[in-house]
Amino acid sequence: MTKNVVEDDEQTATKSKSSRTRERLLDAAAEVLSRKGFSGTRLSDIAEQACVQAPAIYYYYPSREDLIEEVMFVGAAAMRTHLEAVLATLPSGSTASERIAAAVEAHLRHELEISAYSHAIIRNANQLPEAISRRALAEVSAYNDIWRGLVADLQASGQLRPDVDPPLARMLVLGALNWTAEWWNPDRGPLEALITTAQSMVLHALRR
Amino acid sequence: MTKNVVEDDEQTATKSKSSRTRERLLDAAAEVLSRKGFSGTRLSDIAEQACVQAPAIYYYYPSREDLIEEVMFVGAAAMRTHLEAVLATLPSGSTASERIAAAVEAHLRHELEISAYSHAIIRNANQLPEAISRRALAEVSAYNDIWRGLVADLQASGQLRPDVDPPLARMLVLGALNWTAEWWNPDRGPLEALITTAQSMVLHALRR
DNA sequence: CGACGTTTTTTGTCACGGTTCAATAATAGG
DNA sequence: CCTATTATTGAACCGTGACAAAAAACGTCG
Repeated sequence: MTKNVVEDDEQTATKSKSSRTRERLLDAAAEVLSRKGFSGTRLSDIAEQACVQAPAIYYYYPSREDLIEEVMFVGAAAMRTHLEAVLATLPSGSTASERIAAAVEAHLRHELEISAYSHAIIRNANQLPEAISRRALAEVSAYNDIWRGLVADLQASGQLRPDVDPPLARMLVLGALNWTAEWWNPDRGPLEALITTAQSMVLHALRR
Repeated sequence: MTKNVVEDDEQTATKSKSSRTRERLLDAAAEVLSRKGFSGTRLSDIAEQACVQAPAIYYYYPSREDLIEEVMFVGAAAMRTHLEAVLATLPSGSTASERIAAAVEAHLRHELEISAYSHAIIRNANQLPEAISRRALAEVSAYNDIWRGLVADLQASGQLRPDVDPPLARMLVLGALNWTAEWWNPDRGPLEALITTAQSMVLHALRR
């Protein structure tokens, strides 16, 4: 086990070699998980992706399930904190519409640029054993809460069209965004074009 | 093997027992596939769901992969023919908007009422070995073509908002619809409410 | 250089799941 | 009923993949 001192205290400027390997394994697991799904993710695939032998993984993680659980949690948490960070940078006088547009961009950028983790979560969150997805689902739930607030703000400002049910609308919008992981790739043009179109469609779908 | 005579010719009024078992297995496979994903789908689960022992499956299908391939193809084809059938019932003078609204309803009803097959396709289409998904993907592609036509009609009628790119818009809409399989259930209220909201949002997202 | 802590590989065990096959049960046709 | 065909099962085979244990390699510091 790596000395805890190094973990918590002043790490040697950059990360220790050990924790870099740990991270490489996590990245590799996310990558495989996003392509093959939970049951299709084999330790040997992860090992190959990370350029180690399979049993080496056990030096860093107690089991396959622990590793995958960590991927799910880290990925979900990153998604939430990224959205929070982006919203926090908006000027305080921002309108509900502006905040929603920013959230759309944040979601798409994070999903399509850091795609392995997001993709892994999106594809697997609902078909994992409860024990593995519990912590991740809590993050996803918090993520949803943020969006719930955004839609509520739009409604409070009187701009939400009256025939859209807020919870349904929120899930439909998030669905459109989540699903981009299944089909979008850089060959379809610049990410910015997708972001612009998505923002426009979302706002027109929600507003009067 | 069942006599081919029975297969192709006048079946004994209702289906033969053999083909009913075959169908029960297909349904069971769709159900398991939709919950567990490709690699997580075990023959023993399918067998249990269909109330037979695992080896019985081999009397009807040559291998696990053949069975799953059939689920994918049948499900995808059903989705496409259902949409075509619904569109065919519309009066000939229907507007592009009316046709799109009908397509949204058709998609959601089929996905959420015949959910096992649709869910299986939606979740697995993009993470299956090419050999297994080839025929299904051809159907999915045909399904996309129909939608491409619907959006093109809207554009031709001059009603498509100029800042939405048709291919991106189509995929965003289909994403919102596909994703409902991940979250919607009857506890969230009547399906009709979802359909109405989705139709309204889609049309407002696309039209001037 | 050499001893020690860290990291990685080698080797092996074990359970699980797809598949086969021979044997048996159900069923229909004469 | 009896027999031929259809349908299903139980037992066994076999490859694979998670995991354990121990040995080897690596690096570092005295």
